[in-house]
Order: sequence, then C-alpha cells, then structure tokens
Amino acid sequence: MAITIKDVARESGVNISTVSRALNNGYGVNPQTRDLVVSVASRLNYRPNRVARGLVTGRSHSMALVVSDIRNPFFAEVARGAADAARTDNCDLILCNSDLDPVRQMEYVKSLLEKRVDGILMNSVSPLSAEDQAELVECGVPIVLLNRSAASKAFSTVSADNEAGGVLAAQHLLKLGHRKIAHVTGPRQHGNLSDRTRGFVQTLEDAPRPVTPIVLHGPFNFEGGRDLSARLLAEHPETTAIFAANDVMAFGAVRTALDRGLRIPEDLSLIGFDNIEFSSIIHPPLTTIHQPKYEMGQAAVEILLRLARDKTRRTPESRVLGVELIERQSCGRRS
Amino acid sequence: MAITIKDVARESGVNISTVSRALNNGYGVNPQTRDLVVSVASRLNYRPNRVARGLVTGRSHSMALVVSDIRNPFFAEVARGAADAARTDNCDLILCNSDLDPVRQMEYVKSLLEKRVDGILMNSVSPLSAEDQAELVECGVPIVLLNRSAASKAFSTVSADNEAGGVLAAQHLLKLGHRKIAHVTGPRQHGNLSDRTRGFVQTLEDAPRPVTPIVLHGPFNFEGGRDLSARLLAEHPETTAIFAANDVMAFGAVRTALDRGLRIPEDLSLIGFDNIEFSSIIHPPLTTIHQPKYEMGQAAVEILLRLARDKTRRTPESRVLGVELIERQSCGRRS
DNA sequence: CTGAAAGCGCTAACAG
DNA sequence: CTGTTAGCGCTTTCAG
Repeated sequence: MAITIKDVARESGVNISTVSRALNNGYGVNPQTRDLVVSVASRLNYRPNRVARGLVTGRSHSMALVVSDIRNPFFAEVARGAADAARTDNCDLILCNSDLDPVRQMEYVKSLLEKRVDGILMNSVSPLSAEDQAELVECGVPIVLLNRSAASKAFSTVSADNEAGGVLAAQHLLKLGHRKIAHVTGPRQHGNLSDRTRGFVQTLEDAPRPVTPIVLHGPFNFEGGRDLSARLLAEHPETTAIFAANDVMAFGAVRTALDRGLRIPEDLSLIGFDNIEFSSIIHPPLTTIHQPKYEMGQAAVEILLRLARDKTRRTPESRVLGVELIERQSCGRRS
Repeated sequence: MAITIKDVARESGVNISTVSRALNNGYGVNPQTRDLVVSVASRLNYRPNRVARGLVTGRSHSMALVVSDIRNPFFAEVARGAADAARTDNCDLILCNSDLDPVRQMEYVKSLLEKRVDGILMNSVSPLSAEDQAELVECGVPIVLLNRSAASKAFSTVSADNEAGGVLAAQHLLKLGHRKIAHVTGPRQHGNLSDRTRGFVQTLEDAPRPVTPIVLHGPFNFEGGRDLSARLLAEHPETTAIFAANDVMAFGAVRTALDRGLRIPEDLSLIGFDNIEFSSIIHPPLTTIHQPKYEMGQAAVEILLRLARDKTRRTPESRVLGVELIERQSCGRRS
C-alpha cells in the first residue's frame, strides 16, 4: 500500500494531526517539528491523498469543462484558458465532450456532480429540457455558461460581445464602400449567432445610405459556409462582400470563391468571426472579428473559483468580453 | 448538506450497507428491498459521493492527459479519443498542458498522483531529468507515452508508425517522378520526427535510381515550415517536391511558395504529415500522411484501463498504429 | 438476504 | 505547540 500520514507520524515520532498541520498551512507548529516532519515526509516520498482530504474538506479541487467537441479550435483555446486559470488555485480541469447531445451532456453532468467537482463550465444548456435545466440550477454546484441563453438568468455566464462584433464587421465593410453585402450564418436558434447577425444587420440598415444585407442560414461549419455562399453567389453574383458567422464558415466561402474563379479580395471581400489560429495561415489571411477565447475560459474559471469559495451568497455573475477587428487581407475596397 | 447514503437508509428503513449493495451491483439483495431503496434514492435525489467511494476502493475513476498544448489540433484529436475511451469505463479525463516545460510537467504529475488518478497519458517524458523519469517509473500509477522515446522501455507507449509514414511519402514522390526532393522538419532530437526522416531518406536512397534529399531542421511549427522552405527554395530553386514533417510546417511551405509566385502542385509538390482537419480546408487541399490520432488516444486509454484493473502484473504494453497516405491536390508529376 | 462494525486517509475541533 | 478524538460518506468483511 502507498505510504500514508500515519507512517510519517510514526517515523517522526509525532501525532498525525501534527503532521497534517506541518504539511499544510504549517502555522501553529514548532519550526523544529515542522522541519523534522517535512524531511521525514520527503524521505519516505509521502504523497498526501487528496481524495481523503477532499472527503473531509468537501472540496475536490477540480473543475469541469463540458464542450461540444474539444477538436473545435475555439473550445481548445477556451480550454487552455480555463486549465491555466484552474491551475492558479491548484485545481485541475476535467474535459467532457457532449456533441451537444442532451443525454450525453446530462450523463456527464451527473457524473461530475457525483465526483463533487467544485464547478462546471459549459458551453450551452439550450439543448437540455426544462427539467434538466432546473436540476442544474438547483444542484448546488456553481455553473457558468459560455454564452447568454434564454435560461441564463439563473446561471453565471461569460461571453464575447457578439453584437458588437457584428457591428464592427458591418462598419468595416461599409467603410470599404461595399453596398451588396451578404451574411452567411448558422441555425436561427443559436443565441450567440443571432446577436452577431443583429449587430451586423442593424448597423447596415442604420447607415447614412442604408444597406439591406442578404442573410442565409445553414449548417454552422465549413460545408455550411461553402454551400451557402455557393447558393448566394449563384443567385446574387453582384455580391461584393460576405460576413461569415465564424472563421470556419468563412473558409468554406473561400473555397467556393476559389472554385468559381473569384479572387479575394479583388472580386469578393470576406470577413470571419473568432480569429482562430488558421485564419492567419490560410490564403489570403482572413480579416475577422477576434473573440478573446483564452480569456473567456480564464474568466469563467475565475468566477467558478470565487463561487466555490463563497458557499454562501452565490449570486450568478456575468461577464461580457470585448471583441476586436483584425484586419488582414481578405477585405478590399468595393470593386 | 447534501443527502447521503444514511438518509436513504433511514428513509427506506434498512441499513446503509443494504443501500450500498442495492445501488451498486445489486446482487445478493432481495429484489423488493432493492426496488424500494432505488425508488427512495431517486425520490430523495440521492447522488452517491464518488470521492468517498474512491477513498475505500482505491480507484478514482479518472485518467489524466498531459500534453504540451491542447490548442495543437493533433492533441485535441488525441484528447477526444482518450476522453471517449475513458467514458466507456465511467472514467473522466483530466487535461493538463505542460508546454513541454519539465517543471510544469512534474508539478502536474505530482498533483495527479496525489489525486490518485488511475492512469496518465503523456506526450513525452524526454524533457524530464533522469531522476524525474525514474520517479515516474516507480510511482505505481500506469503511464503511457504518446511516442517511443529512449526511456520508453519502462513505459507503455502508443505511437503511429512514423517510419512507415516517411516511407509512404518517399514512395509517393518517387512514383510521381520527382528527383529534386527536400524534407523540412523539426529539431533533431525529436524522437517521432527522426523516425519519419529515416523512413523517408532511406526509401529515397534505396530507390532503383537513388535520390539524396536535402534535409532541413528548424522550429516544428508554421514559421519553421515557412522559413526553412524559403531558405531551401532560395538555395535550391530546382527543388520540385517537399515533404514537411507535419501539416502545419507544410502550411508554412505553402505560404512561402505562394509568396514566391510558385503554383502548387504545378511548380512545387508538397506533402505533409498528420492529416489535421485543416489540411483538407486549405487551398490546395494537402496531400498528407494520416496519423490515427483519435485511435491513438483511444488505444492509450484502453491500455491504461487494463493496467488500472490488473494491479498485479503490470507489464508495459506498446502499440504502433498504422498510417496512411491521403492523396489530395498538393502533389503532381514532376514538372 | 440483511445488519453491525471496521476502516479508507485525512482534517478539525477540543483539550491539554 | 501538540495529542486525542470524532467524523467525512462510502464499501466490505463478518455475523446472523
């Protein structure tokens, strides 16, 4: 069996509680005994059993991240921010992939609750039934959501300022003189996306010389971007600029443009959203709205940590982080 | 306080050990009492405390994944495979990012050992000192490495057949008639990479009409691929094909080629390694050697699971998974 | 089939 | 400053 606090106590000739004190806060213990205990512990290669400790303290020192799929570079970046923030409090991060399947998501959450995680960071609760959502609110473990959803008054949330991102995209295109503008995006119900769309459309319509963009909804992925923009350019070949709801959809639009022999940005301007790493690698480097993904993960875990400490007043807390226009080479003046 | 097994016992009028039996294996308990207990438990919304259980059973039901950076799409894919495999045994996956910093890596490992994880999946131990490596071997927790390193006889390992990948790349280029061939890769000490290089170079040299490739070492990233191939093409403009040690380096080479006005594959053929998602999205779609990343994560966790069960004979176990040539559009016949 | 009791390894009062 | 003691919530003999 592994070596325990008892062994250290016996070997140092003191009581286990003294060992515990010496090894933890260390205060209220004679420096000499403390040193002795510490040296014995290290000689025996003692490793405190944190699960035992967790049982008595009620804190597991672990947080969980439930995302649809870690292979999505957006979530990978969030995960890194979350893991780094967790580490500052000696917490570790449990990774769960839900594929947005409500059943899987609840299975994971239940298992996490049984493991007594100190907090859960989730990308969405919208696929969940009302009962399941209610259960989460009541469960006693702090939860922060990675967006603002209808149900989110009861949850803490962290999100980027999606609407402002839409505004930025519209302003940029307007400034470049575009008048035939389109927007390809994901499903209508998607909370974050409709904020982007709203900011974008409104800004265009409120312009001195108003523009009414064409808005197309489809799958929120590469194929969606590719197919939607193919349809768009077939029906509206006069289009000079496209705002894609995220970078991957923009990549799909790039593919379509290339396939149709269009040059970017000479014939078609393209603007994305997210600023994932590959937007600077792809050709042409993509102009996009930067979302502070790392910082979002970080902020979420910071909230979780605070909530985990204050077992008393646990008011949901929300943060909206700023976005930024990253000008690269996929947008040009109206041709 | 949360509701415990005692509450369920009291409410059902049986002893806690009966509750435990009823809720777990359930065998050796009267079906009637079992049903009663189950219904009471669900009525009270009882959540078994797995940390308490872990304390007595000695299994935490969690695995850890220590990678350099989850934002690397390669590791994200491995992570997904690992998480899915872990889930089949109700284990969860703790994510740690080391940035290949030996200090950080050992900090994480120690913390994981204290948490009594059932196994650790690590991308490398080579940055660690000999003492640290020895400590890992002795630590009593199964460890599997994501490559075959010098020290790895003592560890279980899972890796792709890197050498075979190099062979495949060489054969493909040879078949297309290339004679002026180069290889851009990462640092010399990198175990996996030297296997790729060896397979590649040897195949070229053993060909009926032997070719001696130019091999360039540099940073194992986009910039490395970009800068190395820039140097290469400046000094050896006659080069018609480049094998990059991974896709991201290949993307760097694409950038360089485009910057120099070269067309791919007409003027320059390019082949990568990994088959990350973006290699099919980039233009032109990249021909590459597919590494079964998901399956590697999966296989590693399967080994860990087996080792975690057999606390007795724990022979390190190794698996080498096959690779595959994915033909896309970045390679053409010698121009 | 069920109950009683011991104990996993640790922390946290409470005495002294 | 240090030892004693009582658990944390659960599983697991061992009796019955």
